[in-house]
Amino acid sequence: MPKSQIDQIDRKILTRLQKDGRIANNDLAEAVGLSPSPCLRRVKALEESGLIRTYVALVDPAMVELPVNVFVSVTLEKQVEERLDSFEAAIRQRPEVLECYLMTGEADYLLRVVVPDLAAYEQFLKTHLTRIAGVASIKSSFALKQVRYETALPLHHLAV
Amino acid sequence: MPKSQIDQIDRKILTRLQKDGRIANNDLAEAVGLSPSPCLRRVKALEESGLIRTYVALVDPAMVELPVNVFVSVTLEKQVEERLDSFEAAIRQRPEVLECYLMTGEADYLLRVVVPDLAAYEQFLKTHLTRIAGVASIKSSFALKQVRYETALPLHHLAV
DNA sequence: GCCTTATTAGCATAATCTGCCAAAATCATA
DNA sequence: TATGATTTTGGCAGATTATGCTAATAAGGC
Repeated sequence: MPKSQIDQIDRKILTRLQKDGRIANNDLAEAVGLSPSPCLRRVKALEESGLIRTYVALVDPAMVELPVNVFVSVTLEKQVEERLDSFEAAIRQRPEVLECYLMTGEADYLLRVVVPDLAAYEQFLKTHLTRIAGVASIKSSFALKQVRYETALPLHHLAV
Repeated sequence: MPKSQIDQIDRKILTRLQKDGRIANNDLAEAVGLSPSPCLRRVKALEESGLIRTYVALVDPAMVELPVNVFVSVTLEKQVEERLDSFEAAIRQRPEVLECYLMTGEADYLLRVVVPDLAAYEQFLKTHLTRIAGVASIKSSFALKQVRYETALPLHHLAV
């Protein structure tokens, strides 16, 4: 891979698009100090390289009645590769699981689950999580408040 | 507030925009079964109500050299309101902290921190996290792999 | 210093957005 | 069930924005 060298202008573009994914190309161009044409070319290149994965709308969780964040530590019975894959496949089916990480240390997986209320979480546990083959133990931790939620990655370390 | 009643069409719009924030209004309108004009009107209303918070570009963490996810459990010395606020203010200053939750149970806060490598995480710990006033204990858990990362909230429960 | 290559600016065309008005649908009330 | 008021919709027109093309500029190698 030729690494395609992300320069300062690309970094500015990414930082801006991570904040406002719908900024008009003209405005983006002005913000990064280019004319619209080469600016658009760079954006397209970043999209095609896969560096920009996608554009999304972010919805306010409270306003769609999803105020409850639960972090779930899951341990599997045996760490067989096959089991990991089937667990991950099962997790990917559930839309309320917004994040899932394979972890070092005690637990095998850490999930972030979003639900309308505790009843819905209980439902999720009983109907789905405990029914996944190989799940040995589950520990739930509830968030009282979402203090911060960012999707923009910090790009300072790319400065050349 | 009259609650403005989210109907099935709004739900379709939100679901679509959560997947593709840059879809053309014409295409969105067709997808949800409206003509462009009322579709755009609904989108604007959703934006102005704050239900759609913003639009962002999602960047691939690996491609910008940010492969390391760390979950950090932080306990404060005393749970004084003032301390919580100052801790949260300090956390909001750090761009590598993408998520922060006030938790029930043992730890006070759970953070998700994204860094290029372990050295950068050590730097973050020593230079920033341990220097925040009131921090009593820190426990770091490293993710081996990001199995799933979604920004789209599940909206099935809004079905009327 | 010259030539090659890559990147840029500006313009013209095409696509898209968005406000306005009449028509259709919905709803409450009698 | 009929009626009228209110809300929502569809289609059109003007304005904005995106995007491909070409020439000019800048960067890099020899």
